[in-house]
Amino acid sequence: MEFLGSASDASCITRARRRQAYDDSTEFKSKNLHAERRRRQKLSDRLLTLRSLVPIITNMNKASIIEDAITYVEVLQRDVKILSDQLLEMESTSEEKEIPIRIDDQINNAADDQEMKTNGIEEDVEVTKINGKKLWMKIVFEKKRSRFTKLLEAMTYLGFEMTDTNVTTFKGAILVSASVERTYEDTLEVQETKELIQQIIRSI
Amino acid sequence: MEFLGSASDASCITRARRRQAYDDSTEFKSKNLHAERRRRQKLSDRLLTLRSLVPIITNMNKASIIEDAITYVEVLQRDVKILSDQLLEMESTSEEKEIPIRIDDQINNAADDQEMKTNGIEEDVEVTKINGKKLWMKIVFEKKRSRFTKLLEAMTYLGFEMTDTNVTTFKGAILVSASVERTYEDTLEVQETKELIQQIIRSI
DNA sequence: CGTGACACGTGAGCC
DNA sequence: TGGCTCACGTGTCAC
Repeated sequence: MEFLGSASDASCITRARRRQAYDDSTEFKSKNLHAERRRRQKLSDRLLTLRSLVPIITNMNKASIIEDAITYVEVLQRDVKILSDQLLEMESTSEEKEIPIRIDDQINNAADDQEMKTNGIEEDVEVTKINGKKLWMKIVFEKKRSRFTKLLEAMTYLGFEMTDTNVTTFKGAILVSASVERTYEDTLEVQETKELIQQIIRSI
Repeated sequence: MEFLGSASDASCITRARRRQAYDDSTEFKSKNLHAERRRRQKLSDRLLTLRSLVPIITNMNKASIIEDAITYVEVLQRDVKILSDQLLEMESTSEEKEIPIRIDDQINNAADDQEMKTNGIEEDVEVTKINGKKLWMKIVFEKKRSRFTKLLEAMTYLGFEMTDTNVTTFKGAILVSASVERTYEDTLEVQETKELIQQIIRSI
């Protein structure tokens, strides 16, 4: 009647061991045999779920599982610390930022406005093809506060990747030339990209 | 002569069990007895160090230790996700919230660190005087995500005004040259400005 | 008394 | 072959 090793494995740690046969009579000894089995299985299950949470695997050993979990917890704690530090720093700088900037912001804008009206800077967007995935572009637009930053953010958000960027400002105008390719697109059409960039510039 | 259970405990899990006495002769059986002892002790040690990393304690059980570690890892993963989401949201200057895909946030951080150390682009800051209020500067530093934007923000916040700016990126490096004057200062010292810029670059 | 948790020694599979 | 890991059953404390 020995149904031994019945529910102990069914896990990827267990390597399917069997127990040798007992005498069918006698020898049904310890009372906490089933309890011990349940305890072991519970511990193995816990170990498995812990295992499933840790992304980096070195070995399937019990000790290695715990070791990987240890290093992973340390990495996570470090990440949380770094991220919360960055967040606090950004929050504090953005709070302090508002008051002192507004003063010269108005001055700059006013000066730029006058210069813009007299000079009359005209926007220009030129796009030429380098190869199927890569384009070269030249953009001229009017210099206004943080407009170039917003352009960068918009292009990054839209999946454009800019390399060999060159930015020059001169008397109220910004000239940007760069190689550009789109991260997730196979092809990049000239006219389409040009219109997209013009749309970005008008919206910022 | 039975000095039994000699090196098995010495841990706060073990509850100081002793072993029953053997016959002093014979019965020294299995070959892997010591190896098994080492294995068990290593596993217990790992479990203890894992235990020491987890702040919330429910029980001193082995299973409970792993259980607590599991919930703690889940909490840490959730925190990392929330923090990185907030950080991304703040970086993209409000408005449209994208759904961040970042699973491998810690991998990216590690990769960035390694890349910085291996490549080792050397920073360079040169500042020369144009006149009493105006300087010319050249900055070379390693290209990292939104680092130029942060440089602009920092310099704007510190009251620097940049004109005739020229930015060029090339193979992981950024070169910035610009005329600069400080809005609220009468004079602008070369060495002081250079150190300030170096400080900005190191902090971003 | 029972229940739960633990370390122990051991046979066996794997590389 | 031997080293390593595993599940197993058991004795034994503590509550």
